Amino acid sequence: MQQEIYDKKINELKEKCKQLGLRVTNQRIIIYSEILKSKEHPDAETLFEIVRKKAPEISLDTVYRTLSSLEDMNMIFRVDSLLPKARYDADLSPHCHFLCTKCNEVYDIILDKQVGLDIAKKCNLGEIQDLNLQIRGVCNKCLNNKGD
Amino acid sequence: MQQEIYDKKINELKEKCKQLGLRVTNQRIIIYSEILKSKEHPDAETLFEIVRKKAPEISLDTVYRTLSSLEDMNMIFRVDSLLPKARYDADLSPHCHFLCTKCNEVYDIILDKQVGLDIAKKCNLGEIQDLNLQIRGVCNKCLNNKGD
DNA sequence: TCATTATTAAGAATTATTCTTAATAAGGTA
DNA sequence: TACCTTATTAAGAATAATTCTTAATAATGA
Repeated sequence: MQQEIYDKKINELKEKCKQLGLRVTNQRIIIYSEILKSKEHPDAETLFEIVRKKAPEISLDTVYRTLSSLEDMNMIFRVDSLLPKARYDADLSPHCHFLCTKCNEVYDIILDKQVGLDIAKKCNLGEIQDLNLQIRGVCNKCLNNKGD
Repeated sequence: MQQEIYDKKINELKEKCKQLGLRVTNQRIIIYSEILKSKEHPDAETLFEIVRKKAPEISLDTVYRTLSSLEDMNMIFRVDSLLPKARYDADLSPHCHFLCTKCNEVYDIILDKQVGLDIAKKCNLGEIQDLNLQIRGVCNKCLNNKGD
């Protein structure tokens, strides 16, 4: 991720905190920053392991609390992964996830924005907050590793 | 649900069990039958309450175990609900769920089959098992109940 | 009818997540 | 800058959903 974009995002977080009367704490910045940099759709536990290297005093509960507040602030998206742990993504552009049922990997797929909006319009659904097309299957990597 | 379709589905379950060397137990039949009849996308606990009226000796664990095996057999679909509890659907046709973030209701939406397949084809995704477009938002019912 | 073994009930155990409490620190104000 | 208010935190207990363990039961094949 480009430094420029990264800085812009971090500033956006700070601004949103101020607007909402939330405090700009180190924990919030560090946790958000790691989700931002990660391409792995990390879960809370994984994030905790990453984050504690930089801030060893941080607690797992803070990670959970922060994830929840970042989600409320609309700074991150909870990937509905069908796996036991919730996983998060800081990329809010409408996109689609491919979930491999063998290796549990979550792949991003670029989604034509219009696809979802068209459906929403057609169906008279109420107020749309976000769209998430999920495709479950077996990824190419696992298909090729049949001989394991 | 028409009796005819219902019977056909139950037979399909029995057949699949036999094919896979699984036993046709009352518990499996009763649990599947209730998901089949329900339009509520019930979770394990709810299903347990429904099912124990007909089979009081049934255990919650059996419900969980049976849901899991029905999912493996591809007889039911786990709705990825972003809610703390997993919810299930016996309707396997590609469709889409609208999740109300206020009342936690799950609405079915008819999905143009081609929409998902097109995306899958375009993206060279591996082996597709199922598609699920999720839309999160606030349903019309909740929008109208603003004055609560 | 009998033997084999998958499935079950019961409840203990586990895992992800949330809550409780006292301490800490962010941001406003004097 | 120092101080005050109160949101946030760390720590670990508590909770909720799900899974595991064990002995008993029952479905299927011989």
